[in-house]
Amino acid sequence: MAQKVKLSTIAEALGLSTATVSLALRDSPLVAESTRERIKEEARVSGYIYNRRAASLRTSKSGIIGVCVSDIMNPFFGEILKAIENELDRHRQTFVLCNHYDQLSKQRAFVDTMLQLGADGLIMSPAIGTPAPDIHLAEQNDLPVTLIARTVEGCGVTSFSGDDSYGMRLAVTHLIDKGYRRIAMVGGTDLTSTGRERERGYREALAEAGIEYRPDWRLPGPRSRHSGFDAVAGFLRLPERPDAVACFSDLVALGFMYGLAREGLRPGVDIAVTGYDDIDEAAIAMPSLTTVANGQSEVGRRAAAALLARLNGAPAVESVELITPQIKVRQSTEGL
Amino acid sequence: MAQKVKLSTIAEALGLSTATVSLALRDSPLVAESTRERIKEEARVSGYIYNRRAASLRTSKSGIIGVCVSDIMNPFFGEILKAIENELDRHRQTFVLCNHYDQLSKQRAFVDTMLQLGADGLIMSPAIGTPAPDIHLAEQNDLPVTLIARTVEGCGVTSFSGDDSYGMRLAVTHLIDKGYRRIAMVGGTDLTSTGRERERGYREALAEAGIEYRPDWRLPGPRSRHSGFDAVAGFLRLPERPDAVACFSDLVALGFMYGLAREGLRPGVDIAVTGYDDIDEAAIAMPSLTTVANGQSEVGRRAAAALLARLNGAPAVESVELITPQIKVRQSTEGL
DNA sequence: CTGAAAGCGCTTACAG
DNA sequence: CTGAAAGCGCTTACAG
Repeated sequence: MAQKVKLSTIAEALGLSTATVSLALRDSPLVAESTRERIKEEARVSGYIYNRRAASLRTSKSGIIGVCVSDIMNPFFGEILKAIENELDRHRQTFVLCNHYDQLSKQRAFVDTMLQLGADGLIMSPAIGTPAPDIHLAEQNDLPVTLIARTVEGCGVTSFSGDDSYGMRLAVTHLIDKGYRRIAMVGGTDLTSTGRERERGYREALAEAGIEYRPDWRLPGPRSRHSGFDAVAGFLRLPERPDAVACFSDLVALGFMYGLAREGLRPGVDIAVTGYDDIDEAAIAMPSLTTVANGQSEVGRRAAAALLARLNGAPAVESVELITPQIKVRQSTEGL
Repeated sequence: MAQKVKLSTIAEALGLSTATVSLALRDSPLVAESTRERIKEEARVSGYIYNRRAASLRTSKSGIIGVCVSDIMNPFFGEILKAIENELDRHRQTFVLCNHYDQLSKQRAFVDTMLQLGADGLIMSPAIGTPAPDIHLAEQNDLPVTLIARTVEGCGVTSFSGDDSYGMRLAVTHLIDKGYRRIAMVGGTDLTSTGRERERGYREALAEAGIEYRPDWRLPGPRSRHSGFDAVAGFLRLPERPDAVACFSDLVALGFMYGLAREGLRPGVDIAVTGYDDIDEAAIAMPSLTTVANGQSEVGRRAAAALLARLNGAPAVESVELITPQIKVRQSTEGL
């Protein structure tokens, strides 16, 4: 690279001012058509690169949106992220992704970085234990926040998520309708709103059907494929064995089904299994997995749209927007 | 927010200059211990937020590293990304993630954004069809590039990837050792170096064993779980059916095994299957999947380290660093 | 050990 | 329709 090309390089080459060049490159109608074309051509041939830091320093808009979730590898977030990406792409916002792995320190480091870079907004699925002031900090520094999948009490902003208790009630009620009465629930933690809501749905469905809740059939914890697989050992050690399992998520359910198969039990035949999320794999798994589609892409789309509205001046509102989930019945509950 | 706190706000409050405050906050030994402490305390209580755009404009270092791969949802990249994240975290670099979905336009938009933001470096798995000049453009504008998983001829930079032809040779040779002679290969495309190399390994292993390569048993294309599942249909229509399948990746293999099971065929018993990548799921799948561990975390770690070396002045070198893969024998090839 | 001043590369009123 | 000038918030020689 010879010499860095900047606005003034172009201005000098053309005998114009940097003001005119700046306006022309951003298609201002103030600049004469012919001037604009000469400028754009010169920018092109000289290999000019727009310096966003300089512009952003001046305008205090950066065109950056931060997105932070516990783990982007989780297909559940994958679909949400794709929807967000779509929505933001259309508004020419750059989006910066980050995992917090449910570590508050990682999440804080990320929010800090976004603040320092002057990001325009933040979409996040708050890490376990996120206190409301963490979100106020961002908001008070002109960084509007929208929450997804989980919410934080007193955060003062909008969160978008599936109606988890209703969704889990759908799954468990489906099992009951199928004739199952001995229904366990595997996975999830009451440290997250998602975990609490899904467990609530499980209990409500049982209560509605007049089935007693058995604490020993509630196996909390697993939230990944691997831990779902591992949970089978504990399940098989139960003194009285359930004949159906409502899993916290599809990943847990898929891992759990692998684990059952490993022990010679046929998921969907010997033990009914339901998942939650309706990830792509659910439909092709063997057996295919009965699950709850919780509208991830709607969550992502609406969260992004809400954030964009905030950027355009809409006020912050604390509310929880629930997307209504739907059950997908497949082979894994065909048993009885 | 009352008023934005900046260096000068702190300087005024303390009766110091911005120069001193700037130095103190960055722990310069030039500033007296006691002064530094007063400054840091004032920064803390006033809620000062460091403006990286301004600093970066001045220093032309941004602390940002861009990372771009075809799809972060692919567990293959997931492990690489985790290794990169680890390495970069230790050097306090912010990393910005992006999918290009093998679309050149998306990749270009990302590289452009990184250039505009003054990113310090770029790690990417080049999209199909990436021409060398795309990489030269970045390099010529002070944006050092390191490639992962795939390479581009004439790019002038280092790429890190598994030794794909060797790895696939391991898988196919293993099948041959097990007694299989009718071995198909499913998935991958010759549009990527990865696809070409793995196919080469497949052919070489057959040749070594004196087994003729049959074009109709080479079913290219699938690179995802879903397309692996779909490939079973074509496989079952083959006039002569192979008894073993070497898949392009674990995802393809897992989808393919689901597909076989759906058709009443037992993977690992009726049809042997191998994968590639040794993703987490391979070990717990049912049957567990024989696969090739291609050292993703080493790829990620070394690619990040190489890029950091470039940031510290190391020159660009065109080379392909191959990480030696290892075979993991599991149930899916236990058949005969 | 601390300060005054210039400058990074833009954009934005304001003039003309 | 175009230009001169100020300023965004830092850092970096340079002085003292």
